[in-house]
Amino acid sequence: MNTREEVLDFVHHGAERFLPHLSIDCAIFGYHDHDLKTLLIRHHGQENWSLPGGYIGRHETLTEAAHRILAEKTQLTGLFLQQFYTFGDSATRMNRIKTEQTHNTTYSKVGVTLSPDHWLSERTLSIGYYALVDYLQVVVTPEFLVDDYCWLNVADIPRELVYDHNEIIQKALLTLRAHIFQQPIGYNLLPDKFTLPEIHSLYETILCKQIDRRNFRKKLLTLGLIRQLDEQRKIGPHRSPFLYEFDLDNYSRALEDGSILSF
Amino acid sequence: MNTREEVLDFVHHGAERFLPHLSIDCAIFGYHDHDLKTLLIRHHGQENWSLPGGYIGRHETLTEAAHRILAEKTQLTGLFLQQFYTFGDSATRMNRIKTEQTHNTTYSKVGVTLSPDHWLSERTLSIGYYALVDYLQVVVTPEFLVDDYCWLNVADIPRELVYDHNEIIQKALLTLRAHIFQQPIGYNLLPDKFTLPEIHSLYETILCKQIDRRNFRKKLLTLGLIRQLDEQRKIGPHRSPFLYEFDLDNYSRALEDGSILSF
DNA sequence: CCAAAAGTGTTCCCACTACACCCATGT
DNA sequence: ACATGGGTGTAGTGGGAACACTTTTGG
Repeated sequence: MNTREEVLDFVHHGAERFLPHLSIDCAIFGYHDHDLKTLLIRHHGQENWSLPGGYIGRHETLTEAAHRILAEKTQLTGLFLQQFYTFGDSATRMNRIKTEQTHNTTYSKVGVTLSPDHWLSERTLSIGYYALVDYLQVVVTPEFLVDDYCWLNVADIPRELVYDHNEIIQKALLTLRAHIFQQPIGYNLLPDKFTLPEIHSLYETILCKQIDRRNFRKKLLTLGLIRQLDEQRKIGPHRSPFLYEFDLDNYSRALEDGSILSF
Repeated sequence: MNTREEVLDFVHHGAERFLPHLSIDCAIFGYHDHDLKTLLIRHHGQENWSLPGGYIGRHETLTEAAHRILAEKTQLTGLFLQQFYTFGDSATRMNRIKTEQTHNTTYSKVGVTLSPDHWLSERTLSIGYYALVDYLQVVVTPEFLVDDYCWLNVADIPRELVYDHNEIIQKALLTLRAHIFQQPIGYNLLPDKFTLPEIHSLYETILCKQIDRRNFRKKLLTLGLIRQLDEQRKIGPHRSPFLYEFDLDNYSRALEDGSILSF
């Protein structure tokens, strides 16, 4: 929704195209150079940051909706995207705490006031997804109602996101840290060929702890999750690191066998 | 909904009390004596079995709704109940495959034909929960539209449940097996005091594999998850087994430390 | 030659595995 | 006495953790 007209059409006819009472919120994690960041946006007239989100089209599957929403925010397709929980408990989400006011501030940009029985004012449950991207590849193009966006280190996320978005992002992080042992998460955050220090630092960043380099390499190689290549990368005035690539076949086989990483 | 009147009221006025487009489905796992069973129901006029489910009241939280639905089916409260996934992809769930017919067969019991735009005919996403109960304690009281119910061993679940319920139950099982290593699942399926053979058999049943008795005991005691008591239980013409109880404090501490069971 | 980063091997120990015999109880 | 089920200990091993020096490279 990049123009006033699109927004107005959404407000007035969105209920015909989208399912009411349900939304999708995405915790988009971007990794780069020892930092794990999340994409936050701020809607027009709102003080607090939000997770990017959207609604589910009446004729698209849930998975399709999540990918579409992610693509609208990042312009990237085919990303790693994973559902992790559905939120329907918090007081803000129950409309027990009045949030129409802030909501209305946003839509006042297009000269609309939402009545309490407008579909956008109704109680909405949210299905949480998390995505992994290389945030240097992402070109964020804020939509019409979005005043601002930022990539924040997960440690620096403010305590006051809108609604229950703090809860959502905390659960996303926990899920990500649990999944890193069971999914080829690095595959989605690293280039096809990467160096050992790169993947090592990725794991250290996501898990917030130090991992012994030698043991790390040994384990990944022993399990056959990565393959060492003959090439090296030039990195300036230092020794050239070798390149590696993922062995996805082995990865999936290892997962089926129940082999599990741990550090 | 135990009378014709209640059902009629639900059909005609349910949309005022419940959120449309959303339901909850519960995989209710009952354990007893080496068997892991699931509660299935068959709605009036339907050939295939379903998971028990229900809708979310407009003024109750998601968690409250799940507990209420579970209590309606089992008459038990305070059970272990865990959300695990939200389903919105399958063709049946997209209304791409016509299921109104079967749906209508059910409601024909109260003389109602649902139009395609009736709220019960619309596309509905389902939030999956799984629960753990001792099925000997459960008194199933089928509702008005339920013709039949059964406890089936999870290995014997027919391949043709309604909608995507096979998918839901498979995911529930996978989640249960993953959670057994990280949650005091036995706590919800065993009496406060239990014998070692009891908890041992529970784990073997859920994980579908044999576990060495001695190693099993050693691990649970070493991690401090259970405490041996001074009491024994009389079990007829055999040696009296000792009783144990869970040490929930230690359990949560172990989880925070990241200690994890494995067998 | 120096600074910065990457490469690599060994030891130790704990935790998991495998395994079998004795004991208690009621009939 | 016996049938049934419960209780218990040890030895061996494999995988994880800890640990430091050498090599490469460009400036």
